[in-house]
Amino acid sequence: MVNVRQLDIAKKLNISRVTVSKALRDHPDISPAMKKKIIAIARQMGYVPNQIARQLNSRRTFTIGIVIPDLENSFFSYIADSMIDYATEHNYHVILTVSREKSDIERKNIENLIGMRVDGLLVCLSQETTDSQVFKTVKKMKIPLVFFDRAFENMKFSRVIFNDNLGATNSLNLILQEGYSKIANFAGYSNTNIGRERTEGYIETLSKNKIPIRKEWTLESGFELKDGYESFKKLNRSGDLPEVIFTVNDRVALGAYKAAKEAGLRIPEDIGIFGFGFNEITDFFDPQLTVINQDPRKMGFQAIKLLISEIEKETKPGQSIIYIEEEFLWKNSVKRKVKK
Amino acid sequence: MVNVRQLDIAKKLNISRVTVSKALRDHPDISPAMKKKIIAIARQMGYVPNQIARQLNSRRTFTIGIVIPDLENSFFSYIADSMIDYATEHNYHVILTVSREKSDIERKNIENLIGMRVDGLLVCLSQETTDSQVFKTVKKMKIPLVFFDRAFENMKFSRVIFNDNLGATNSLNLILQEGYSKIANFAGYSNTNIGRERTEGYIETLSKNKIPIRKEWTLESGFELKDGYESFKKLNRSGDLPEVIFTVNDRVALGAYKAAKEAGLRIPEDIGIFGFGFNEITDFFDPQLTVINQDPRKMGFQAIKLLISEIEKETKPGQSIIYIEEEFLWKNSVKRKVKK
DNA sequence: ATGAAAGCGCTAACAC
DNA sequence: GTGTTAGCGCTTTCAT
Repeated sequence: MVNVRQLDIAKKLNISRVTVSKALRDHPDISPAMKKKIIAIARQMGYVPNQIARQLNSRRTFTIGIVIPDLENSFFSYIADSMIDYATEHNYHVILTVSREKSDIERKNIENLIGMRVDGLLVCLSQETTDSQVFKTVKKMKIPLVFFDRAFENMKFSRVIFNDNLGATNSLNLILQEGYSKIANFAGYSNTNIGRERTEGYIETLSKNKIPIRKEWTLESGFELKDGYESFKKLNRSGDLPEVIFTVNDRVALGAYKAAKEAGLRIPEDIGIFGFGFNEITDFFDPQLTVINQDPRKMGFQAIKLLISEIEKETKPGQSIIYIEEEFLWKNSVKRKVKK
Repeated sequence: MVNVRQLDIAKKLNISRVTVSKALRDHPDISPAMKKKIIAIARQMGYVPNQIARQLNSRRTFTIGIVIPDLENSFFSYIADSMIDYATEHNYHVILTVSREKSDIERKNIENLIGMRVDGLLVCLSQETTDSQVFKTVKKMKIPLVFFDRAFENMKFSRVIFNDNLGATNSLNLILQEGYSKIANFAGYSNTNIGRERTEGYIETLSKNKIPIRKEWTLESGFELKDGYESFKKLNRSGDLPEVIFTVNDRVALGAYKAAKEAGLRIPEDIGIFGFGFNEITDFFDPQLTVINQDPRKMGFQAIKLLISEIEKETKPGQSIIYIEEEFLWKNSVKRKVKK
């Protein structure tokens, strides 16, 4: 038989379907002998419980919907991987959707996931999302949702994020302590949280240390390799290079590497480079990037842990903000002056 | 109301639930006027159709289960990404599971996915899988399944794979045409398909070109960075270096890079390196790796396309073998002698 | 054009 | 201990 049901087992044994149902779930009602018999037959007939039917009347799917901007970005794929890890361990499934940084795909994904009656949602907003309409629906339907990395801030959903301002401040202080003072900033776009907070940290730290902010040393472009590449070329053309460049992410840093090498400059001897990134990636750089390490696994793990605890009503929903700590790692792309 | 059902809409309008159901699915039975009214109310009440209930009586979930060994490996995350892309476009969902290269996790994942009544399965076998029991269950339940990259060969499931022997042969011929003859092989393990086929191509090609196979130039270790690193050190200690090294994958190549650089050797001036890999990764190498390019997106795309066509009965299930072509890309890690 | 009845596979509540 | 009844939300006949 192709699709064995409890009813089929019941018929075979001339008993009621309910007895079968109970036996298979190890319900105390049923005698051990009966259970054994039923389980044996079920195995033999190749019975596989239909979760869809179960889900329908329990109104629980044990499924979590994830919406991620892009799985080709290894930062996000590590996040997804860690979430799946945790989900599997706690007997949840994961439906993974990708928004490609488009808000309309994101909206559709979420609508579909709601239709699938997922028990909860994990969302990293696309770069272009401004409309919060779907999220209001999510709220109305009382579906637990946790934002990670990129979040709406005033919607009463929990969120798990990095404290970028702090990461920038701490790392820059360490760089300053090495005796550097000429530090440029490859800043990304200032219209995103990420670009803004990191640059604020840069400005605050330099100011506190009485180092003048030189406008021409803050280069705003984007978040991609080409942006770091172009920014470096621009900086180099000016003929007035800093000692160290602080980059908004690892792709921008790698672009700067490329341009620096093409210009015949050595890293770190002629110019230092450091910035935000993920050391499992940046350790492949040549030289390895000194990095403010953002661990995607920590983020994924915390986000899904929080979500599941909200689903299972162990945590009040929509109230938590978790900051993932960032760790500064000295590698080889900035020369250390102070011996350690 | 938290969870609006068709019944709630029906009550509000004093009509039958069936009318609502039909109207919402744009059934010709219902008058346009009625439809409009119903759709308007549904919107206003925030109705979201319950797919679980739909799935239960259609016995279709429009969900595909994927089993992948490891999402942190970017080769696999690109595959997953491309599959999700295609699925979304064709109105399927994807439940993504990760086996961590463990056959027992793999088995459990598949059992769960069967329980969820996925419409089909996409599986890349874990490295340790030998038992085909679950797959027999899949077969018995007539669930379409397509293997990708790593497959059982005699189980009558369709599969999408690379032709590694051909990739090795073609690329080595091109290298030989450049006038190289001293070529070492960093071979991975010979107990896997992948290692074996690639090495067979190496042996065949050299033999056909009357180049003696030197045992000490075939180094069998593993598939990771450290293996390439150790192999290179071993080779270098022998004092008898080849002109070019052929590597089983990009991680091994990168390990060789590292050891070569540490030994003060320049790539490609002092030693050439090339091998299997994925150019979106290997283009980050310094210098960029000359690569037998395996495009994961092509593989993911073909695999899910085939699966969906088997699900929708457009293709006879379990009969197809699709080879993904591999493209040899000259980059900068092997010096070209013949001007082009 | 609209609706009543039956059923998808399973489980909870309540008898016997 | 075992079985009967009812229902999860939806769709598919088949009447009206």
